[in-house]
Amino acid sequence: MSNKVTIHVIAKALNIDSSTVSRALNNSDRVTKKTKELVLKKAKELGYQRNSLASNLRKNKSYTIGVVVPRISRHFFSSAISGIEEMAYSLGYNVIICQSLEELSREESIINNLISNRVDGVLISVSMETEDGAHLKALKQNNVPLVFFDRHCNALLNTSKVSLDDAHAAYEATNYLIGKGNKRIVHFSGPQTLNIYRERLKGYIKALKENNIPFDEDLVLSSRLMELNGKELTKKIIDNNIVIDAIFSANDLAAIGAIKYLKSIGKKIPDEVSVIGFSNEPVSEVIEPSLTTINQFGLKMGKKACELLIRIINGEALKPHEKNEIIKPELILRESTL
Amino acid sequence: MSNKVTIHVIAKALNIDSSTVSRALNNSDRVTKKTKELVLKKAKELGYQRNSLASNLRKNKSYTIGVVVPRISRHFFSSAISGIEEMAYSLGYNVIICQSLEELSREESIINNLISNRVDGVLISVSMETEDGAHLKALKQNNVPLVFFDRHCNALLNTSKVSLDDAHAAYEATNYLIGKGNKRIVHFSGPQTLNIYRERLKGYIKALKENNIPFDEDLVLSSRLMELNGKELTKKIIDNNIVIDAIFSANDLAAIGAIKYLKSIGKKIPDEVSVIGFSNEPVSEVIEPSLTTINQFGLKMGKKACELLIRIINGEALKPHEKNEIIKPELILRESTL
DNA sequence: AAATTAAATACAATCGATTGTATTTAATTG
DNA sequence: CAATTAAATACAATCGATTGTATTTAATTT
Repeated sequence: MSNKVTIHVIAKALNIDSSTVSRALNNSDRVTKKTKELVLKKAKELGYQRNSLASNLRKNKSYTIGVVVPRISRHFFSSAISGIEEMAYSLGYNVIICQSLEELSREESIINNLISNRVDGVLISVSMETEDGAHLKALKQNNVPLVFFDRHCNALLNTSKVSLDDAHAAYEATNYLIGKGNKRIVHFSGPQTLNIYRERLKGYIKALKENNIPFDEDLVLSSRLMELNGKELTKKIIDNNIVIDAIFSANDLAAIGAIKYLKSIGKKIPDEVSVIGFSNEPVSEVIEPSLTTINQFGLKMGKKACELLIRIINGEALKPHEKNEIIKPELILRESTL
Repeated sequence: MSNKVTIHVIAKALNIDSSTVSRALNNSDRVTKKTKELVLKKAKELGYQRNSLASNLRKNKSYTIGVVVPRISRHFFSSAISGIEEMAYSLGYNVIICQSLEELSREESIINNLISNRVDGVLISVSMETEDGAHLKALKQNNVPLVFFDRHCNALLNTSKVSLDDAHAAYEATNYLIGKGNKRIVHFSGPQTLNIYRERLKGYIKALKENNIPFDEDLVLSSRLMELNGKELTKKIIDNNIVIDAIFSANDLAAIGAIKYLKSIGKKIPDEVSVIGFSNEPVSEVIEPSLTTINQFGLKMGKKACELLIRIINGEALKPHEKNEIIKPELILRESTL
């Protein structure tokens, strides 16, 4: 309370006007060099810290972007965030990180909060519960630019997005399994409301078709893709005596659950069952056998998404092909499919 | 630009004063129920979103706390953040998450930015480069309450903190190794500027002393504790023919580097070398052999730290013992020491 | 040195919401 | 029904910084 150092305090101390102080602090060329030095010196001396609330309110610009992800503990998201931060800071922007924890209600309140805080734009990878994205329309209404990355929202068609070529990734993975002689391939999928899981399923089906392997819908199992889901689904398959020779999971966690369960009942990986995951989480490299998986290039996606967003913020009109950026995935071969 | 819906717009639409609109939106009892309903309806109709910048500026309160951690991708930190968010949201606060990436310069600019944005308080676990914490004094100067968790800053003595009983954790771990018959125990330590690494070293030494095992300073190796450090340090030990029978690493990452290297040269774990890590990262459970490690209870630490901070924000004067909250660690026994 | 121009600074409105005080309206009481 | 009190609303200042316009001061030109 005692030391509320504002530009007015500095102004009074130097016997000049606060507008001059403001301009001096902003290095305006309407202020003489000498005055600038005086102001800067006094500001430092008094421990002045600009009040961004006031500044942003007046300028109607916060140089801040909001980032919403399901959870920061996922390697893909934390690396995407690193990419976002890198790009943002290099362009003079700050980043607010928020996690929805896969809950729609949290996502909604986060969005409202970001609007209230007048962020200049939002990057989002939606939760598993998100469907129509009504809450995202509030962003449009408030002229807050939005860019999706990884997980989209189908309802908002004209919104820019950066995505992985999920279908291709899944196609490659499945194809690879088939090439190794597997024919009864289980696919662990996620909520079909999310583009990424639909696309991965598509790629899986395409690969089967091209290789004349009949599609068996009993082999596609949807869940929230937690480790426990992977375990339980695998147990169910085994308990029901369903014959399988491979698992392609839409994420690493569920794949790891599967591996752990298979090992626990003495099934040999990859001899009896091959496994492929998705995302290249750090554990995928450490587990034994190490897990074949797909690199989503989170850093690159984050950077790209942030770059697009800031271009939109700056009033640039993106060309149609730029509004739909697609990152090429990479299949990382490891022991679980050798 | 078109739809700048402020309280004044609502006021004009209803032919009442903006102060009444403000009070209605804040559910003040100075406004009649009927007017409140009218205002709420109109606000919804026009898509009004409160401008927090203006509100916070006026109220000089943001209901936001800043959280600074080295990196969100570490399990301990992401779970601490979860705890912080849980507590914060339950008390009506928002959270801004920032990562220093272990760089002092980033930490400094983050702190300044948080002050500028007038957060009500800050929770921090400092970077490996942080020493005197001069940049944190700016928080004091600006009356922004601060609470440390996990990694402190020695210079700021009177600041509240929540920490693990690191010395005890290390003591227990080392003692356990000794109990298993190990006598030549390497300790991977981190920068000695950080309390956590000093404490862990202390606990290690204490255990040795109590068991009459001579302390050999050549067995204490400091690094940044990345996986690569663990690998290289282990290689160096082996290459120099230094006799060891166990490694106690101040984090899991370096321990995993050690395990990987030991396995690569055919050393049996734990038969030839036992290994203990620190933090209970998810990979520690998955690696083979699974890694004995220490649970830091990130969620609990985060919750506690946030609770303390908000109590300070609310003007409560903490009792001396509350200013130094200590969480009890837990040794998790796994295969790497069996 | 007077006149013109340019540079530096001061003045004042503004961003949007909040809040103490003043005023109007409605309710209560004798 | 007038007088008093209470309830509801309006007025106006404020938070701290920014910025267009006006004014002062300094520099340049003749």
